[in-house]
Amino acid sequence: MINYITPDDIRRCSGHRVAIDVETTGLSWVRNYIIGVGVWCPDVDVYGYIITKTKEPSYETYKALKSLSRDTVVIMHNAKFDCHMMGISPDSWDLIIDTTDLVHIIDSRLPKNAEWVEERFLRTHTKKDYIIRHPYTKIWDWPDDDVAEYCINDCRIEYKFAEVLIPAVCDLDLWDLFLKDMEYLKLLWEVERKGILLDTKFTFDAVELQRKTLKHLEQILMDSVGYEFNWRSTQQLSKAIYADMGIPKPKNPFADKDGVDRSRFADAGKYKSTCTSSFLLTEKVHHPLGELIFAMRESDRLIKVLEGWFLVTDMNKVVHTNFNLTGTRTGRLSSSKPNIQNVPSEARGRFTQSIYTGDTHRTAEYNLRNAFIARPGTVMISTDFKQMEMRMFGILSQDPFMLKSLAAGRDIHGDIAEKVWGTRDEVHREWSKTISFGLIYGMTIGSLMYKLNMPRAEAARVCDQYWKEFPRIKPWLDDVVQECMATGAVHYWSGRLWKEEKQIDMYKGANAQIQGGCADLLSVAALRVRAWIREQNNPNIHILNLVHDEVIVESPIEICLYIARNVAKIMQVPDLFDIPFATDTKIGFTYGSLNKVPKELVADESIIRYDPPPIAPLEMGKDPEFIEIVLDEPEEESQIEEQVY
DNA sequence: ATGCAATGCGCG
DNA sequence: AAAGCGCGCATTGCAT
Repeated sequence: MINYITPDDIRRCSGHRVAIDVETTGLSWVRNYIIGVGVWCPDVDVYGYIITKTKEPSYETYKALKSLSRDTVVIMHNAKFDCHMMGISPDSWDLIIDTTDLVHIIDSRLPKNAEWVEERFLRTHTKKDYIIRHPYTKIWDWPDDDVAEYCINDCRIEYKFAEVLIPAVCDLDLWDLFLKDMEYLKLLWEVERKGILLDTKFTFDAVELQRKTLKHLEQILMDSVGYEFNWRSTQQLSKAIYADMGIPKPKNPFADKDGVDRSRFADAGKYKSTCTSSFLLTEKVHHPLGELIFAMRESDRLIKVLEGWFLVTDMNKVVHTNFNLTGTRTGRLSSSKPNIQNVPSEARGRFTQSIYTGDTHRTAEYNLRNAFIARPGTVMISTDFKQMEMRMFGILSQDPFMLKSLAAGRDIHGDIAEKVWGTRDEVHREWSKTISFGLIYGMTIGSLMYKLNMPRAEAARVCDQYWKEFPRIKPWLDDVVQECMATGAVHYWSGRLWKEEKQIDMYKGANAQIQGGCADLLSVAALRVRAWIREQNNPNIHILNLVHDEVIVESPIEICLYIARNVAKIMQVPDLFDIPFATDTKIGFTYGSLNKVPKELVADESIIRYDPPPIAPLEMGKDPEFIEIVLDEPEEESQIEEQVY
């Protein structure tokens, strides 16, 4: 169907259920722009497309979309992106339906691209048919009529996705969870839109420094080896630092001290690796160039990360990440372009495969978090949950000792060590940490002995002591697998399902319940923080970033302690679980220089004004029937500035 | 040209 | 190598 409509046709959709889809010149809402908008609205028989390549139709279309009343039910596939492209906050409407999230909630393993969803849930392949008509071309290079037809069809299938998937979500009793996700999506849109200010001078200087450093290190490596080669290639590097330097490559770096390989992979014939990871080189092989290669890879990576930020920075030197609500198996967020959740911190050299060594630091120029700065007149407040996953572990397993220790705000790992082994010295505390996290991750005895660096029998004994002192832990872990076997899924506190049919992977259910439960908790905490921030009526307070157990807020300097106290209090969500989720607060002018605020200063009740949040995201029940969605009365106007594309 | 797996490593 | 969970990104090397 090729049907060109006018902005007035869009206005007719106001107050109805309408699927909207935008066509753009690319996937970056910072750099690209809209070339057209399609709508599908059976309620008022509007099905069509508007070309918005030129200025006037673009602005008129924007105004029409913006005028859609709050009670319009807007259906989109990946709504956050379309809203960015339109320059319209998803919070302009009480209810938006993101069909990718419907898919994700039904089963987090499923792909979300519209082609696949159409094939799987509508049993048609119209979108694919349009695409294969134009091999090797981008949509923005297609003839206008073809784009129009394609876009209108996208709107049509998205509308159908909603019709099919909403009842499915309701059947699973997950409609309230979906509504929470849609509120979260609105929050994420605001966080992305606001972005984080980049210190371009720091970034530029840091690149220069790292380039010089890398050049220097490259020279050392070439001198050591005696010839030039591509050190980024693990194959070439392995040959250079083992064969050509006369250093024997380990047959199996993980063999026991007597040289006997007792691992379950001993006979698998898999020792073909290049053995060039930094961990292996320094911790196992003790290769003389281990530290050098680690430093080279670090500098090389830092350069790429810093350069990447320049590429995604807008004209105001602000970096806008993309939070993906449907990117993970467990329900966590992921972040990309740029990934703001894995920015190298001050702490350095912690090999993921070995026990944390802990005491090394990056100097300021290497601490890339220093590149992100609070806007003039403001500071960053970071509020993170203390031992968040341990807390969730304790709550889910209902272990009385753990709950008591956590509720009292004590050092849980020390407490566990003392209970199990009668001493809380560093060695036993490390054991305790290793085992506790290992359990959360579903570790086996085999890897525990490797982690604790002790023989199997001793590792088994240490583990048994742990089981004995915490009699509920093992049964809880077993119950999770049991539930998964019986129902094909485990349930989080939030209601979210983690599906798994493969028996071999069911041990991961316990971790999913903990990790994903924490993710849903963070989303609720962040939503409450946002609601409270709005009440302050101060346009200079925003949520800037979310990193799994941490919410970062930008706040005017003069009121930052007041903000910090309230955020800390709210995030503890004392009404949701047996014990509150304790928080730590840090404040600073850059992401890399946050300083811990003394507990007494944050917890000073006399200055806290804490009102219960107006939004209780998981309890706002709305009619789950798609056909008869009833919405609340329009609320007050959004405070988001109008954005024009 | 483009896609994919493997390697390596940053974060929680 | 991997062995305990969850991610994203850059590069190499090979396949199409």
